[in-house]
Amino acid sequence: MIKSLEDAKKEGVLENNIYNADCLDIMRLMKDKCVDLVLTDPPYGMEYSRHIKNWKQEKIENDNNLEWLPEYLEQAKRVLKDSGSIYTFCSYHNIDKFKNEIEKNFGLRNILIWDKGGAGMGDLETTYGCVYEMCIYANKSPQKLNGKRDSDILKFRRSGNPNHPTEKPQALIAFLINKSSNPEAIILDPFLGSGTTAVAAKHLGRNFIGIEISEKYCEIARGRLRQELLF
Amino acid sequence: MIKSLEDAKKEGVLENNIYNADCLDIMRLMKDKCVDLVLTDPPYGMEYSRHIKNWKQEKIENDNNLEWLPEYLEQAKRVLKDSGSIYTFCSYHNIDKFKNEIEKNFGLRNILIWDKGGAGMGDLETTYGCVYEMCIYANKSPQKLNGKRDSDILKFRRSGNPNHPTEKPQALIAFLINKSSNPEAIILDPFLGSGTTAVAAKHLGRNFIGIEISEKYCEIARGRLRQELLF
DNA sequence: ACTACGGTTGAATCCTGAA
DNA sequence: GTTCAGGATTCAACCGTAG
Repeated sequence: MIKSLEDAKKEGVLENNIYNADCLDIMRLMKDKCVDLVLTDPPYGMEYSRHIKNWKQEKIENDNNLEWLPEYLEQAKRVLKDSGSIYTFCSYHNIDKFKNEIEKNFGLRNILIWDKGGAGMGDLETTYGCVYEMCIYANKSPQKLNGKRDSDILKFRRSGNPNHPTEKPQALIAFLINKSSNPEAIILDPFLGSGTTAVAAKHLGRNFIGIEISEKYCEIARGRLRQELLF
Repeated sequence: MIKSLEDAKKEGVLENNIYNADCLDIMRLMKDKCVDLVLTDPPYGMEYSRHIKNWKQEKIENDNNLEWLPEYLEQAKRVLKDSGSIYTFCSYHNIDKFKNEIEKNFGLRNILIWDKGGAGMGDLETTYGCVYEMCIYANKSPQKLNGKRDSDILKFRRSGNPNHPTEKPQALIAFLINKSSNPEAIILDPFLGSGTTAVAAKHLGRNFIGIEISEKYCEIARGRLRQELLF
């Protein structure tokens, strides 16, 4: 169900809802240590716009600064259980800022490399083609990872026909959820986008709290949940 | 030939020599804009020690801080030609400090990921196995890369029986030399270690300036050059 | 099972014209 | 001059289909 900031103020922040609001406003209302896993793909702070069909362009909203980052991570620290973990996607452009802020609040365990396969567009002569994105893995104290020992380069093919310009493959999100949570866990995604984290969480028997500032993407996420999970 | 700081003071810093000295002392003696490429694998500032046979450990000397980094990069900027490039290996532990210092002096183009193949040692339960190292590619202005458009994940198998605990595969070093320099170029490696950069440079018709603080590794590098190149 | 070929795409960068 | 918005450009990797 899609809820508003007012709903959250009235009844608290409830599991398995999508909140159409600024994530800081919702996180401030959450209780201490109520979340098992934070897994999100925030705006990278690089003013990305991509061309879509018919040569139109789509901009990522509010991707022009990282002012939200310090309070975001303080709130993430507060709401995360002592046994929890946090995964944060970013690109190499701002890896230093993300790493520094995360290390103020958590112990850094790995910088994972998501190998996307093919390169994107960009400068064809003076730079190497960028085929990866980074994902910072951190927690309050070292936590056992589920399953076999995996390496820190993760190969997953890009989503075909994504609902959001930066949508991550569901298999990648599901992999991380499996590594660092157990069924019944509560997974927070404060930058839900088109809802991949919520869909993957429910598929794996976890619960989610999703926050997304764009009404359009809230509707898309709600639609994906309804379609895939009759939820 | 292995030379000393005194040699460098007397006759200047000459091509195709290994200087057994602190790299800052030698770099201060070099002329402005005399180098086409800086390619090096410096101490990562993480007090690395590896297990060697019989559970003895080998520590990398002077790998306990990054105090040398700011002046090192200022000197690198000074000695590098305007058309030159600089490649600096590092690990994710200090990627932020390396990136920040490099960006004070150069334009950052890529953070390359060297995929080593198998994981090394490390925590087996609470972290992902680390199968990569980073290499920051930067220069004063964008420079055309030679050959086809390659991606920023580089797959090269680790050297078998390395002469130095962090020795990079010669094929990897040769790849980078080919991408960013031409025959006759002068390539500076201020942390030469066992000499891979010097050997690869000579194999590819380039010239090198090698600096290494450890007398033992100077001898190993000299031996490799002599053996492989009758040099 | 394995190559060959055509179609599609990309957290980008460049260039141009307008303000 | 300078910034800004948006249309144009690019090629390696991947996919599906065919031989």
